Amino acid sequence: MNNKIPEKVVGRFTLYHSILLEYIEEGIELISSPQIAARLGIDDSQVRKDFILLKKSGMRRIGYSVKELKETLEKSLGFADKKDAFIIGAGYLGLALAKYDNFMYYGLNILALFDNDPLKVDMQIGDKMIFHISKLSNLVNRLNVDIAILTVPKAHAQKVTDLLAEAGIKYIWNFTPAVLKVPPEVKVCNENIMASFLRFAYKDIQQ
Amino acid sequence: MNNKIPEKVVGRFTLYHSILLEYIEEGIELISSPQIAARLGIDDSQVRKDFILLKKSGMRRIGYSVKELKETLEKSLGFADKKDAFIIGAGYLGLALAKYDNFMYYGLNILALFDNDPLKVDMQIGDKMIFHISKLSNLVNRLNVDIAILTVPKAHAQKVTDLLAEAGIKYIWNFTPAVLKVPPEVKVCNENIMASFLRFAYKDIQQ
DNA sequence: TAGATTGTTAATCGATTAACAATC
DNA sequence: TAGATTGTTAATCGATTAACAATC
Repeated sequence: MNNKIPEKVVGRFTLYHSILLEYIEEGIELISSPQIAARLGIDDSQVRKDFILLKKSGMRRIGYSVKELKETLEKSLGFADKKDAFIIGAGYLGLALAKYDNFMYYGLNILALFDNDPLKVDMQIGDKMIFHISKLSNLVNRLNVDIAILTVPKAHAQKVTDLLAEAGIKYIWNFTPAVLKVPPEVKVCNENIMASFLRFAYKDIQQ
Repeated sequence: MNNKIPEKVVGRFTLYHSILLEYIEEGIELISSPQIAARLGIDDSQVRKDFILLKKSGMRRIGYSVKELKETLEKSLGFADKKDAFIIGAGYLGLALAKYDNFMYYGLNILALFDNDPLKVDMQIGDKMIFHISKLSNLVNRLNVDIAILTVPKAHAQKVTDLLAEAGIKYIWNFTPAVLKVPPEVKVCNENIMASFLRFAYKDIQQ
């Protein structure tokens, strides 16, 4: 949509958005860059610099309209464009993601889950079916899905990834700790939970 | 332990570690920086530069000993130092994290879960009890725990955070999409899942 | 007006990449 | 030896912070 916003800025955009939702709940109509910055512990000029990318002006001496800023952020982050996805693996993590309301709000539409456990197959999670993994290839094609969210045990991660690539999945959001091998046309995004913890532990948690 | 390793490098360290585990499984004893770099799609001089921080030498013309490199990484990442933590919120995500084997391996020891749902209280997840949230303050003090992993619904996040801070928790690993307000002595690390997706979507997923 | 805030440029800082001598 | 790889420095690139004129 817009011409390239750096990843780091996209990350901050979601935090700004979350703060704006709070302000709306509290009925506050104006917000300033120092207010946002203080809330996040960052520099206020960074907030304003990020906003340049939104091409949306504030009001000098006043700040920004909470409502307009929120809508501009949503447009920029592409909330409008729905993206369909499958969840692969119906363990606790898969189920947690299947029930995560926020996804729909942010434009990510989970159509179904897949698992190889006969006890789970054909169950329903909210309005989402759990299919046997053997049905994947068929459904990827029929429903034209190209995003998979991978939550299987680490030991099966590569095997299942090969299946996904073969079925025609183009984007894998990887919640397993495995470093996946994929053909060049497939993109992987690693949600490395352990790495996040270690970063946290390393930065903040002294003995 | 070591004198400050940048967050980004810690993140890469975990990826290097994961690759080394694979090499060990396959019985390969040597690995070179170009091999690691190719696997991760990064620059090989970056790999070597990161290794400078480990103060562990490789062998020119040969590469690095997989086994030694793995052990050095583990020492540097502080695997040895066990850290106790509570999970707050026994929904699917809380349960997923409670059963996440990797935590223990990386030195994070989950002692128990907390919830306010009477149906969940007193249940057991593996070897971990679910306590009523009212017992939190008591147990934080008795067991000397200062890390909480927050997986409650967004609507309750701030309220529960206030409880945690009051009980004496010093580190909150926040899996909710809320931007938490905490007193200055409490550190928060945000696991912003939606932000990760949007970064992914923004970078890679074109319409 | 006086004062607070924006918008933006310049300065600083840190991270990545390129290059290459040392070397086994 | 010849060739591949390390270790490290220098060059580049990008992100953050400082500073301040414009302005409502």
